[in-house]
Amino acid sequence: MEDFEVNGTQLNKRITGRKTRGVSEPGNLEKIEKKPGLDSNSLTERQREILKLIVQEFITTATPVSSETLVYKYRLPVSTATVRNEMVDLEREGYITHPHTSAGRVPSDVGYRYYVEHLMERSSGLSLVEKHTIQHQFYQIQLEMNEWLRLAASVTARTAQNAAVVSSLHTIESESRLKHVQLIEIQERLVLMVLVTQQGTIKEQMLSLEEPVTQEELSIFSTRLIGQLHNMTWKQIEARLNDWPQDLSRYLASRVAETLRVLDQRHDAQIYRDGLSHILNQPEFSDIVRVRQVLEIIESGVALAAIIPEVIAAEDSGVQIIIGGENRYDDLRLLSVVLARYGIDGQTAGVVGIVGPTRMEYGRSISTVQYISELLTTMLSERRG
Amino acid sequence: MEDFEVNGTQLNKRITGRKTRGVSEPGNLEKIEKKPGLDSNSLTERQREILKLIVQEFITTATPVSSETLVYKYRLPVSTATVRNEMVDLEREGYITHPHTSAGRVPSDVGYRYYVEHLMERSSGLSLVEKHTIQHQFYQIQLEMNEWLRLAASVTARTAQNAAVVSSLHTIESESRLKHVQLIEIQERLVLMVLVTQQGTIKEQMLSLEEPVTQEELSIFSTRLIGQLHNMTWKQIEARLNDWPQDLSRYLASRVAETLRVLDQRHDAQIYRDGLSHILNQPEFSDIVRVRQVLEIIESGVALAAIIPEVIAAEDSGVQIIIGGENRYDDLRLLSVVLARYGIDGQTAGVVGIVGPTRMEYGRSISTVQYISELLTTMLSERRG
DNA sequence: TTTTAGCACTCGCAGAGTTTGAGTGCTAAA
DNA sequence: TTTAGCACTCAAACTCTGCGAGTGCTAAAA
Repeated sequence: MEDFEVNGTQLNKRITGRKTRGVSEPGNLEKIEKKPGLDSNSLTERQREILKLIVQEFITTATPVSSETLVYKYRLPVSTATVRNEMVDLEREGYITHPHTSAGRVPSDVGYRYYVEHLMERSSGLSLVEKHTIQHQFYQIQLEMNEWLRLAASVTARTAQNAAVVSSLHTIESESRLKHVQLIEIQERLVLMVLVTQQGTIKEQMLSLEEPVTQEELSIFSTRLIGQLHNMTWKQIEARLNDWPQDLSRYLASRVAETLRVLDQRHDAQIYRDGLSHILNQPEFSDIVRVRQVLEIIESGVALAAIIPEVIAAEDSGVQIIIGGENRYDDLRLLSVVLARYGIDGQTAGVVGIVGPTRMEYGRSISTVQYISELLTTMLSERRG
Repeated sequence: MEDFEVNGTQLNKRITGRKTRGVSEPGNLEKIEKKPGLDSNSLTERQREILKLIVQEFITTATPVSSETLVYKYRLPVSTATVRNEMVDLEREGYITHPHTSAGRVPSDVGYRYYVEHLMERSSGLSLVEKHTIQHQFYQIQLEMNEWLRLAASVTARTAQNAAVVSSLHTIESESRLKHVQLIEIQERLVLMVLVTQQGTIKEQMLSLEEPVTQEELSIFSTRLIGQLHNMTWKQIEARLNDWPQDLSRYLASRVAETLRVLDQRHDAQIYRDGLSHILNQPEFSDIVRVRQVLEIIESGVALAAIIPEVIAAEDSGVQIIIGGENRYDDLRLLSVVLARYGIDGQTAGVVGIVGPTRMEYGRSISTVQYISELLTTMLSERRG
């Protein structure tokens, strides 16, 4: 009962991995030698455990963690003095810091990074109930793409209790090829053109004509356009434009080409945001200046827009985590970002992300973006065959 | 040079309306009798002027206005004591208040209301340059409706330096009648249905079929559907469903009806928001608690969603202003809202609004929502014929 | 009757000083 | 190597004080 056990929160992993019998047994308490070689493993098992507890405790309480808290709350079989000694080491190695002399310890960005990579329990994802609830929300409604993304942002924010960011789809490399065109009369000289690409993207474009045209004529034009432009890219269509008769159909073909081109070159993905209020409820944002900074950053979205292409281009298709100062964009230095890609490999991709204070529940954030991105991917492929 | 002149800001209207020659001329300085009758006119000319100055001064400086400031800054030809006496009257009538004994005066909601209705100079709208810049942004890009609205929110926020709210279109009362249907094959058993109503609304809906159908067949179905359902409402279509052969076309017709119904019954307009950061830069939001309240209110949007239908249903098609505590929704009591309707009379309508502290530049806000709503209306009618 | 000078009074605010207690770091003993 | 013990540090909370902005009132002047 005086075991070196970690409980009090969701933890119950033993520090050394083997069961310790009691405080009186000296063998279990002696300092374990550093494993040489790996830099990331230059911590003793006990230091790793203490770091883990500091991070977890700080994540839940948002106040600097004292040696005493650690020992009593988690029933450590060592004294506060010993913990303090280890803390000095951890601080020297850069994993934790000190706001001031008489304060407890706070994880540094490096500390969080170590936690995320080596200490965090990855297992506990979202519960089945949560997953089901989320899925339900998506399938309940037959929405358009942008509604899905909006919903995704909202659900992500709520699930992770942080701000969420969802980018719309980028078309990747591959050039869109025309599969189908349909012209629909809206008003006398106003026509809706609907394009469908081989990749499955749908794009509407309004056209205004010089002369009124009937729906019958439009249908004929539609058929002709498909016949002649089927499976072509915008470049191929443009190359062939000059051979066309100088009439309406040529104008239409050129608009088709232009629309396809815009589709291919659209790199300014829309960003859907939600859950700003969550992030401001965190105690680190009791300072109004920070609130403003953060709000401006997320609302303007330039830094986010800069990160997204990087994530999409990344080799690693897994969840990406950027912690505080690791961020290349100054603006985001105050925050951590957890991002996952969604979409169909090699065709289109977007990003689901969570933005929050460095002190965030990384585990939950990771599970959330992972699940939501998988869900979006599934829905996309269902929709596109 | 000791004239009873009001300058120092954009004001230069004389208090009494007739030119005063100098301080020494007693006639101009005597208290003007209250105009009896109208309650809203129970203020003397001088009180009106002082109220006006208090509101304007408070709007620009955000600090309680003292009698001294008023006299010296605006060169009033009366003493501070006189102004104080008038202030006591204004306070008794409820137009201004007192944070505490040794503070200056602050307009109350009633004071703002009086200002907006009787004292504000309505003339100065947006400059031509501004208007042109705004217009340019809209016409530069061929966007879809939701992009327009997003842009509208962004532009409104920037122009009025406050948070902006734009609701998507509601369909008003009138029932949508089918003008055109087009079915487009996306994947083997996946079909995009595009509906156009007589009102000019376009609605896409994805359908998944049991059996694969070719585009040729789909085109035939499209033609048949239009032939039989042309100009009908969803109710009419549904009433006729039973007479149809029990085949694919019946399924399609039922989906057409359903989509039209959803279109008609869609009362949950999307709300586009922007410019939250502007509002938080205002000094009244240096208190973090207020910031959170406001943020939650605007982000969740329930109170706003509740107001919008009221504005759309309102008799008065002009700009509507709700000042602070006038608001029926507790959440919005801290804020003022300036709203204008846009859209085509009797068919569809949405709302452009500005949300900000009660201490906002009402004149500018009004001009902004007015201009943006007119612009949207114009663009809508251009698009729809 | 209205305006004004003058003055007492109020009250928030900012700064200085004080107290408290949480938490560390170090030392010497176990 | 661990631990008890203790001195030391420092932020945060609290009190006290003086300042000054601004009012409200009164009595005299216009």
